[in-house]
Amino acid sequence: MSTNRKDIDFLNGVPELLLLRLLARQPMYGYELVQGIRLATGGVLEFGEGCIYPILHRLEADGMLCSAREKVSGRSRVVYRLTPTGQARLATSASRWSTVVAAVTEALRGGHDATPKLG
Amino acid sequence: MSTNRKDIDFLNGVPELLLLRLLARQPMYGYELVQGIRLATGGVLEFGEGCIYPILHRLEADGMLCSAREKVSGRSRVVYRLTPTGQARLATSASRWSTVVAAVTEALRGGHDATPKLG
DNA sequence: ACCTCATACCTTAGACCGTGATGTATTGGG
DNA sequence: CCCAATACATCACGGTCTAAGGTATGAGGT
Repeated sequence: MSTNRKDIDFLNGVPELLLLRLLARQPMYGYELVQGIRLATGGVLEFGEGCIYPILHRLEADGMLCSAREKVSGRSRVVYRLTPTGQARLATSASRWSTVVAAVTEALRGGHDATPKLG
Repeated sequence: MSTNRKDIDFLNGVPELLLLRLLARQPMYGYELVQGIRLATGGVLEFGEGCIYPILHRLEADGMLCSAREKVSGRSRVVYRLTPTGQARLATSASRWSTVVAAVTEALRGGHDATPKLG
């Protein structure tokens, strides 16, 4: 009878961060990025196309990426590249990621006092 | 005209994890936990009551916590305690957190190959 | 005595994200 | 020749956090 709820996954915003990171290395196309994330995380994280494509479209609309139909090994693919704006976004996003991870890790270890003085 | 979208925060499920962790140290009540998370993360993370209270209720409904009206410094408060089930949940949740962090960190560093062999 | 703020509990509407299913088309291997 | 993988895309759905609002109590200042 427990509220059936999927396991929370700590993945909010992670797909976007990884897309920016992969595209910082080299231009890639959508389907390739879906597999690329799986490889880059050693198979730990896997996002479907229904997650990735919308993010690519939005990042492009926001000027973080630019896309072009190009011939990849003889076939037409929509290849994405990181823009300077996207590069900057990657930097701030990765920085925020580090901050959050450090804060949560610290809280899990119990370093800081967690008992507020109330009343 | 960029899609105006708030900055992603990587915080999916983090409030629940931190609540479980804080309650593993000692029984606490809702409002105290809200401030406690802020303290425990060195002010980096801050969640409103509209986030915390529903999670407490759900965790209790799922048997992770149990609550009781108790006198705290002479006043009536709803104090939450971690159940054995909640303890187990904390363990698996913290483990999942570590796994995700390791995978993303590795991907950001570029350790694994991220170019799938396609075609 | 009065008032204000912090404390304390709770609920709701809204925005946003990732999942899973579905649709379409092409191509390479068996 | 057929099927699976590749490739792009969209949608309904459920879940999470935010921001705002509502109510009540008690402590401290004036």
